[in-house]
Amino acid sequence: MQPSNQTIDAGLACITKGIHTEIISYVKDRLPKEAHLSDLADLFKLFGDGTRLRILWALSESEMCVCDICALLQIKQPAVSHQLKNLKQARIVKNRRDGKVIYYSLDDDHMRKLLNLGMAHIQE
Amino acid sequence: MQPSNQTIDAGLACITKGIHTEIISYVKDRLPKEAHLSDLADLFKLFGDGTRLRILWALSESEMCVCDICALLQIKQPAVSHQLKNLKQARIVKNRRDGKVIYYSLDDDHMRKLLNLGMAHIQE
DNA sequence: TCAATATATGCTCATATGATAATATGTTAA
DNA sequence: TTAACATATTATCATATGAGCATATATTGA
Repeated sequence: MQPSNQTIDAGLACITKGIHTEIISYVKDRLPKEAHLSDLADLFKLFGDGTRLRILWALSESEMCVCDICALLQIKQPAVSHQLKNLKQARIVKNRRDGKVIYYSLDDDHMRKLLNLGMAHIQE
Repeated sequence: MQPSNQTIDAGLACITKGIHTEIISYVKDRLPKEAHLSDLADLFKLFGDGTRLRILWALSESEMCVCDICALLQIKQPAVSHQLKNLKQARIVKNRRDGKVIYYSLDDDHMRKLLNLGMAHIQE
């Protein structure tokens, strides 16, 4: 098995010459599984949109119905429903129905921590 | 000043009728400033891409040069440089030059915490 | 100065994604 | 059952974004 077949051909001699091979193998051993990294990226992606982030922050303060969110954040109803659907699929929010009204809330306390940790960085 | 002028016209009577006005004003008082929410979304967005997340995780384990990252993650060099530029603009990574080689590392320990907190959620 | 090397950048293309409008679904009360 | 209402869904469109190619820049050593 040729080592050169395992690397991307980017025309980089530092790879061919095997510079920093110890570092590379060190880090490789510590990288999470591919599937986990992929799931984590998907999670962060959901936090990475202004509309969803506002909704999430709002829900982290209180359970709310869809039209509460519309009124609070000045976002049209279909847009809110859309994003709530995304968040629910990822199990970040949950909902309950009470008559015609559907109430949403955070499904996981981890989310609150993530929001706060991120904000701590922003505000420093 | 008419309250009805301050809300989006989404044809939702629950807004017009003023249902949950206390909740809305409660949450409104606790929402971070618009600019902070926007910055936070931008931060999470950077974590929300597989390529960048892998790079970030790798750098959280060790300082590495560009071609180390290419070799480790099997990503072409321009793609790596592109993402490193994004991450550097956001001050998430920093770099130092040593001759022809440029070494990147995390610029902020908060990032390590965010990565770990997110992964803790994924792996549960 | 010139060649080799490591990294950065500009451009283009394909894809992903969010907003909107229109409409559908489901629930309640008359 | 019908009207009113709260929410969901579908389709469409505009925009954002990441990858890759080609090329530019910067550094070192001959």
